[in-house]
Amino acid sequence: QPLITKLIENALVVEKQPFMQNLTHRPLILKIGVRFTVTVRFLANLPDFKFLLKVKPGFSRDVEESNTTNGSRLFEFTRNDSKVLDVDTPGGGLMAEFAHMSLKEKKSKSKGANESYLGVTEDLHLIRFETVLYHNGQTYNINARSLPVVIITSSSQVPSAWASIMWWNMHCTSKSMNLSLFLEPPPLPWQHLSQLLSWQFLSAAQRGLDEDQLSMLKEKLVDGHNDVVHWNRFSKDESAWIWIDAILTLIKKHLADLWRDGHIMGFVSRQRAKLLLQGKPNGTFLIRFSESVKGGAITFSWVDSSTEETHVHAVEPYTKQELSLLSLPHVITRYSLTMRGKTTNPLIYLYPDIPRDLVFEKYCKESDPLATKMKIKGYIKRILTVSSNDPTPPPSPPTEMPEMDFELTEILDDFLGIFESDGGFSPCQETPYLDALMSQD
Amino acid sequence: QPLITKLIENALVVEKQPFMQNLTHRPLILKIGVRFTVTVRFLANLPDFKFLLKVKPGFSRDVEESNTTNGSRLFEFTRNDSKVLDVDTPGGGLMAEFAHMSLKEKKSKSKGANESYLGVTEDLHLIRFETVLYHNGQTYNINARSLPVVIITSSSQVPSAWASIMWWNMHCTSKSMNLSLFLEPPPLPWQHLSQLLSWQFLSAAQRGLDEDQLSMLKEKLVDGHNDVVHWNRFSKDESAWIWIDAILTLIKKHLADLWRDGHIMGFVSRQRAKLLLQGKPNGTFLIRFSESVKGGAITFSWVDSSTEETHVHAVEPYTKQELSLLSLPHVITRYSLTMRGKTTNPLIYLYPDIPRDLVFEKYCKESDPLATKMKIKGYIKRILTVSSNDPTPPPSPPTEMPEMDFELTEILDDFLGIFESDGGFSPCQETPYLDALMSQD
DNA sequence: ACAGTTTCCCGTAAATGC
DNA sequence: TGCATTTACGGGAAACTG
Repeated sequence: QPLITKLIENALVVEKQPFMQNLTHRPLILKIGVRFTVTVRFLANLPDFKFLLKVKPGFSRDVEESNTTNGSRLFEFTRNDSKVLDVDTPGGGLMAEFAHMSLKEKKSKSKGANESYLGVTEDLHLIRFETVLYHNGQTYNINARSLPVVIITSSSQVPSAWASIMWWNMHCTSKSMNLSLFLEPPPLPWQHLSQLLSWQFLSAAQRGLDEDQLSMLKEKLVDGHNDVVHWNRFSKDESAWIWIDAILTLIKKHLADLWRDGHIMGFVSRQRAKLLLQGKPNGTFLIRFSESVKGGAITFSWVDSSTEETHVHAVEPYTKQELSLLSLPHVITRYSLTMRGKTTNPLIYLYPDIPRDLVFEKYCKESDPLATKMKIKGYIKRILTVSSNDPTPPPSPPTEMPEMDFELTEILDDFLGIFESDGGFSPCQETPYLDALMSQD
Repeated sequence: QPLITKLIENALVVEKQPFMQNLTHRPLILKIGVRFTVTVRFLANLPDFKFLLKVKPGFSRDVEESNTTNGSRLFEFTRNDSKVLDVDTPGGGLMAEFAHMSLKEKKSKSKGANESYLGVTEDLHLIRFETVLYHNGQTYNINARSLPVVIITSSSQVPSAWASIMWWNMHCTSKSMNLSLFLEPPPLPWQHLSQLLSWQFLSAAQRGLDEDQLSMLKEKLVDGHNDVVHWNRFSKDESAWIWIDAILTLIKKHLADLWRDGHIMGFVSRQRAKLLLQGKPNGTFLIRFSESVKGGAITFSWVDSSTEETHVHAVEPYTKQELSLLSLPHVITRYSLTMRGKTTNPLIYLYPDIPRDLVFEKYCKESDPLATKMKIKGYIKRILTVSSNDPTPPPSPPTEMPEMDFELTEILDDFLGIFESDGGFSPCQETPYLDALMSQD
C-alpha cells in the first residue's frame, strides 16, 4: 500500500470550533436536543476534489455494533444529511459545515442487553465522519473521528461529564483511544490530579492552586498510602469533584478578580483556619470555601481576641444567590457585627496582616452588582450590607505554585490545547489532511 | 324537533380542571408545546351510552374555514386522537380525559391572506369537542366549545394574554361569543375596569384596591372626559397593564401578607406621597410601587424634617431579585441611613402614625427568606441589611373598598367563577349535559 | 423506596421575521 | 431599522423508571 494511500485514509480529522465563551456547555459535552456545529475540513490541498467528496456523519457506536456494545446507549443525529466539501479554506483545503445538528437517543429494541454498568457520564462516544475518495482507479475510505464525547440529557450532568473527560485525558490519548476506560477506571497519581485541578482554576480565573490549597484537597481525595486517587473517590463518593466544580463556577461568576489576585485562601479546613488565625492580631481574617454547602459557597473566618478568651468565628457562607446581589469585597468592607452592644466591623487584617480596605476597597467600585443599577433618578441609593448579632496564630502567606514535572506538563499542555486553544485542537490523527470543527452553539 | 333533541345537542360542554396553583400559566392561556389536560363530561345521566360516544377534539377555526378566517393563526393538537366516553362520574354521567395534549401551529399555505391586524394575544380561539349520538333512529351531532383561549409561544406573553381575556370577559359572554372583539375593541367604563382590577388584587392576596389606589390608576388609564378606558391605553401604549401585572406578581411572591394586611399603600404617585408625608411627624413613611421600573418594584418614602427644610426621600426600588433575598419587613425594620455622620433608621411611623416595629416586626420571623437557611451549624448568622449614605403632610388611612354596582357584581362573579372556582366553571352552554375540564398541567 | 436519569417548563436572552 | 413574535436553552424541580 503506497504511502499516499495511508495518508489519504488518515485525512479526515475532527476538530472543534473556536473556543466557546459559554463554559457551562463545555466542548465535548453534548446535550441531547441542543444544537451544535461541526465543520469538516479536508486538509490536503487538492482543490480538484471540490464538490466530489461527500461526507457523512455518524457515531462510532452505530447499529452494526449495537449488539456487541457493552450496554452503551445509541444516538443519532436529528438531521444526518451528508454534506459535500464545497468551501475553500485559507490553507487551500476544502471544508463543509454541519450546522444545526443535534442528537437524540436511538432506543434499542433489545433492552435486556442494554444494561450498562456505566453511568451516563461515563459512557463515551465518538462522532465519525466518512467519505470515499476515488483516485487513480483506487477507492479510499477516509474517515475522521472526534475525541470522546459525553452525551447528557440535563445540564445538571455537566460537572460529572467534565470529570470523565478530564479523567480520560489523563489516561488516554488519541493513540490509545479507550472508550471503555470507566469499566475499570484506573486510579490517578495525586501528583497528576493535583496539577490538573490547579489548571482548572488557572483557566477559570488566571490563578492555579498553591501547595497549601492542594494539600487540603489531597486530604479529601487521596486514599491512604500510595498517593493515588480513585475514580469513585473523585467523582462518585462524596462527589468531591462536584463540590470543586461548583466552586469553580462561583469563582468564574463572582470572584474572578479576588481569586486572580490571590486574596482567597479558599481551600483551608476550618480546623486549619482556626490554627492559622489564633495568635494573629485581633481582627485578622481569611476567606475560605464552605465544605458543607455542596453548591459552592464562600465565607470568612476571623479571630476575636478582644476578650480574655480568643475565638475564631465564621459567617454563614455566601452562595451565588447572595453574591449576585452583593459582591464579596462589598460584604467584607461593610460587614458589621454587634456583640455586647457594640457594633463594629470585626474584619481588620486580611491574613496574614494586610489592612482590610487596602485590599478590598478597590474592588468595590468596579464590580458591585448593584452599582450599575444605581442611576435611577431621584432615589436614594441603597447599599445592601450584612450584619450579625452576637456570635481565637497563623503561618505564612500563600506560597508560590509548585513546580511541575516535565512530562506531565506536556500531557496537560496537550489537554489544555484541546479545550482552551483558539483555533483547532490537536487532531486525533497524526496526519491532519481533513478535519472538522465542533462546538455546542 | 322534540325537546330531548335540543337538550342532547347542547349536551357537550367544556370546563376547566380544578383551580391551578401555578398562576403563571393561567387557565385559558395555552402555550404551544406545553401539555394540558381536558376532561370531557357527558352530563346527561345516560349510562347506556358508555363506550358508545366517541369524542373528537378540534378547533373552532379549522381548515374548513381557514380561508375565511380573518388572518387568525391555525393550530392543531400534537395528538388529536378521539376518545370514548368510558368513565362514570359521581353524578351519573360519563367522561373521558384528554391528557398530554399540546398544541402546535399549523402553517397555512396561503400566506398572503394570513396577515392579521390582531396581535397574537388578541387572537382568540375555541377548542371544540364533537360527538355523534344515535338515538331512536335519529342522529344527533353534539358538540361543546370552550371559552376563548389565547395561544402564546412564550411565557413573556402571559400578561398580555391575560389582559385580553379580562377584556373579553367584560364585554362578552358565552351567549355573545365574539372572537373578533379585538378587531375593534370597545372601550370599558372605568367603573367596570376599576373593579376588575381590584379583583385581581383581591384574588392575588386577599385585598382589593381602595379608592385612593384606584384613583391613581384611573389617572393612568382614563382618557379625558367620559370616564372610559380604551384597549390601547390599557394594554398597548405605555403598557399600563403589564406594569400592574408585574406588581401583582411581586405581591403574590413576596408581599402577600403585607398587602393583605393593608400596609402597602402602593399606588400613590410620587407627588401625592410627598403631599401626604409633608407635615407629618419626622420619620413618617409609606410604601409605594415604583412607576418607573417596568418589571415591578417597591420602595418606601419618608419625611425628614430634622433640618430646617422638610424633605421627602425614597430609596431605590426593590425588585423581585432583592426581595427573594430580603423580605420587605426585614428591610424596613433594619434600614439605616447615614447622614451628616449620624446613622439611624429614618423610618419611624408607618403612615399615618403607626410605630414601625409594631407593624413590621411580626413579619420578620415568619417570612424572612434567609431565616430558613440559618441553621447551618457553627456559623454566625448573617443578616442582610440595607443602608444608604447621604440622601414633607398626609391625609387619611386607606379607605374601605368602594361598593360596587349590582349588575357589575354579577358579571364579575361570573368571571371569577370561571377562573378561580374550585370545581368546574360556568359552562358555555345553557344545558350542561356533557362538559370538559381543561388545564395547563 | 430510592437513586440515577430524563422530562418538563419558566424566564430570560437571542434570533428571527416583517 | 425597529417592533412583534418565536426560538433557544440554562437551571431548578418534578416525573419517570427500573
